[in-house]
Amino acid sequence: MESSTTHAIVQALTKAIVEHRLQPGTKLAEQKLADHFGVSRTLIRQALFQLSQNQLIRLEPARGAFVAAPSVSESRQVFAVRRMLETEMTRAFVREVTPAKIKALKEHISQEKAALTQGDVSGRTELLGDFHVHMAELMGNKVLAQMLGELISRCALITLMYQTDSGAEHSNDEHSDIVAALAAKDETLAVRLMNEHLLSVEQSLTFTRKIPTSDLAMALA
Amino acid sequence: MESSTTHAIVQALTKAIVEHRLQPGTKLAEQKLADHFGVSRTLIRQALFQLSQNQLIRLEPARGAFVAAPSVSESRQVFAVRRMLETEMTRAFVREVTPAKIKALKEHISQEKAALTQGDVSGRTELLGDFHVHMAELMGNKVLAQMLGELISRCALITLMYQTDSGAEHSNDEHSDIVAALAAKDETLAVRLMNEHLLSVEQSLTFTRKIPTSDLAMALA
DNA sequence: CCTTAATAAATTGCATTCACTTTTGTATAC
DNA sequence: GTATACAAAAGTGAATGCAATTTATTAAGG
Repeated sequence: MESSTTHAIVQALTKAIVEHRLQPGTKLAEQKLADHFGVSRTLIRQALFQLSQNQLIRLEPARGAFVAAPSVSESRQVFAVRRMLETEMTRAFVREVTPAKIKALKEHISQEKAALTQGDVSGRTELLGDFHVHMAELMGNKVLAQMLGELISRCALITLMYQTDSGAEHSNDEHSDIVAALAAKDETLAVRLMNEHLLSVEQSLTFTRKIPTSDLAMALA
Repeated sequence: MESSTTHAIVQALTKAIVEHRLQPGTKLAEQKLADHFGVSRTLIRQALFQLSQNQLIRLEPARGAFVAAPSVSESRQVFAVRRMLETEMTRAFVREVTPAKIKALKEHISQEKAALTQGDVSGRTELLGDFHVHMAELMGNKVLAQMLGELISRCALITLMYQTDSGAEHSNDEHSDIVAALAAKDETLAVRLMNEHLLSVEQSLTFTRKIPTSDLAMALA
């Protein structure tokens, strides 16, 4: 089961949503997607179902699929969970840090920097998120990595919904600081920096509805 | 989308798996399930797909669906993530604890106790897990609650795979201790107790393959 | 001109069907 | 007697078809 075709469709739609090419609230009609991808509705439905599990789209009974538009409260919850997971992940990381792992993270950070200087907007968000997933992977915990990956996809959607001024270089610098603390095996500092980093990302969001909301109820509230 | 029929099938299968009525490795043939539930394979496939996302079953391409048999390493990873999430959840809980929340948890614990004295084996595992989900719900974080719920379903499967002597009353006592610490707003103690509780559950598992493994390769290794 | 009712088009939910893969059973060659 | 090749059976992967619901369009009434 789980054909690679379905997976490809999920990837394509995920990318489109996370890159904001499909705006929150957009309706995803099955037949149109089927035509676009050259497959039957069956595969589209599988893909949509999977995306709904990842909270990137919302399925309304008999109405169809819509790109998710996370509420402010939901966004805060997602970030709260990220802070919980990642502070402890950082703590654990320090305990089993190795030069190789530090090297891998540093290489990732230079990739980020490259994307930043090139103004690669689409790859930027992805790489900044991947830093965190990469940490999880380096710990050898696949369960953690997958879970964090899903959270971070949601965050990418949230970020692009509520973020005005990206502050991407800011994030890149903070990643550097975190890795320095990890290398120094300073658990307290690393944890504090990670926490502050996530708080800073969250607080860089303007939760003051300037969103071109496609949700009517919210637009008129 | 997402019919209630599919949801009912998912619930039924989840219950059967978590209660060990369907043993790990059991093949779940689509047509047989379709006949049993009186629906077409379409709905069965949706349900199986969802269960695979929850890691309760494993889908092998062109071979079918099998009840998951989490490896020892995967089990440890699941527990590691739980500890990460739940230690921080406990920390946050103490900060915003109220008498009403303590009351709700205490009531839950008495339910557990009732199930224990009645020897309600099937409800026992569920209630012991629900304690943790209930904590998340009381914090008003739905994202956390759902995520923890999925982790705990996996734990239920793991527990029933590797657990010889349940030590269920033990868990119940530890829940009591945790709530006492929460009520006293003793953050350090509550976090320590939660950590020790999860470690104790994990260590009560006998990861020394006495499992009636339905995986031939492993059985003959 | 705006609101409301009726009708038509489009879309989803689910079952059915066909193609293809895997598995199992049987016969033949060594 | 064992192993290999082949054929039948079972099962999954994906497309299509049909019923039911929703959305869009048109017509009538105020």
